[in-house]
Amino acid sequence: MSGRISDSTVRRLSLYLRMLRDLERSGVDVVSSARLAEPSGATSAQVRKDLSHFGSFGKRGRGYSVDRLVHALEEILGLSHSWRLALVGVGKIGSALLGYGGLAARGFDVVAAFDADEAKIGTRLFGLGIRCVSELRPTIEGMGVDIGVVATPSPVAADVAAELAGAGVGAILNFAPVELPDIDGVPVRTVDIVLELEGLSYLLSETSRRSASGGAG
Amino acid sequence: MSGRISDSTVRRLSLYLRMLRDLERSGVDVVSSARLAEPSGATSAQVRKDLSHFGSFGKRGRGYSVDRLVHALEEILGLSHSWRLALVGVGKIGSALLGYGGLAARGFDVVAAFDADEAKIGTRLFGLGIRCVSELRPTIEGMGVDIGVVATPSPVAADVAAELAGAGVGAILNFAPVELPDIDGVPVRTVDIVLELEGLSYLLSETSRRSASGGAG
DNA sequence: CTTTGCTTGTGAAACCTTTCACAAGACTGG
DNA sequence: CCAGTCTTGTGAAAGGTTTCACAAGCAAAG
Repeated sequence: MSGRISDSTVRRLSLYLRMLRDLERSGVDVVSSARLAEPSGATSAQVRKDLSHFGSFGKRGRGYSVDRLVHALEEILGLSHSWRLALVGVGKIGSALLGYGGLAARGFDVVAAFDADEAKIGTRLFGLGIRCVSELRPTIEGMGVDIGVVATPSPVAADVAAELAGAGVGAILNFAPVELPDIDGVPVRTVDIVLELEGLSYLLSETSRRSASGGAG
Repeated sequence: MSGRISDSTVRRLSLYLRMLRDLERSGVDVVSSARLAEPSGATSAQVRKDLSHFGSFGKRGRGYSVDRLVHALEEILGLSHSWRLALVGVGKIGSALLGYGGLAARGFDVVAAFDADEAKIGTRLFGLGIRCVSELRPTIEGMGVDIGVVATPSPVAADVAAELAGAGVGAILNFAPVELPDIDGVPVRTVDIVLELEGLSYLLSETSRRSASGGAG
């Protein structure tokens, strides 16, 4: 058991946990792999295989104890305590994030926010003071930030990410539409809306190509 | 050549196109697969394999003509014309999207915006009038919308998606943290920030588990 | 206690994606 | 025209993920 766990598996674990919490709220005690699989579009075998990487959580003939599995997944995913986030770039996306209460509710606390715009520095947004990016490193080192969030314009995103990595954050979430390299072993996840839209654009064109019959050339 | 193209391939095609446009702007005429691969972290073989699904675009010994490949990829990805988007939910994320000029610049035009909040309906935001969700279906059918964007609270996301699919949109981009089923063959892409953060949380916990040496559980 | 029905955990098989490695071809310089 | 250098396009191999299929085990009913 355990080894290198794929991104897709971790992703699904999050989805299972989400469903389990719903079930918990509904007062359900026990759930089968088949039922757990439903919302994520996975199969029951996949649920069992995913979980088997971390141990044995179910009872044959019965299923999984909701409470117990919630607890186990929280432990596995590192969600049994909260994480400290630093936000760089308080533009449209950055402030949308700050204002989204869902993050704090799920254990992701934004504890510092930075921007390069003189007009924003010193003001408060959703209860958080905006600091100058030049203070980034010392502030983050002093606060023990776990995750850096890059919500800057593309051209400076790579520099900001490097600075965050240098300041000791353990991971980076990037909203700029540029591919950032893993710096110093600090993992980066990029949320790229344009990429998603272009993916949909491909699918849309494909269906029209398909229906227009395959013209040669 | 051509068949079922994987999501990861399409994703990389977008990244190649991005780099090609940069090169075009810098006045570069020809590029090798190795150079194209760099920013996306792919290998040169992967670039060539990805492209080979759609045809033969390079010259042996030379590389790819930047102009020609930009054109080909735009065609493949369906980016040679623009797409019409309808936005449902003008909260924090919705308005951040509306205000983000990058979308229109890349051929994704938001042509209608809807909300359920009486206070917002009838107002204008970034030049677009906000309509009531009850008008969603007729408006979308009349306008020929290609892509529906769901930026509503989670509980109503599935209903909104179904309505969009029923109104004839060809694809859906979902920002609500719920997994939406493909309705009626309409493809859905979900941008789920919480999922991304939980993925990073897993990686963070894993490294600390790893460094804390594997205690036998 | 035994039978019946159900669900897990897991090797093996199937499937899909990525990497390797090299022949085929294109351009350069002499 | 020919030799040399470079890079593509692509079968084959390797590597990874998902699905299959079934023994092992638990609970409930009789």
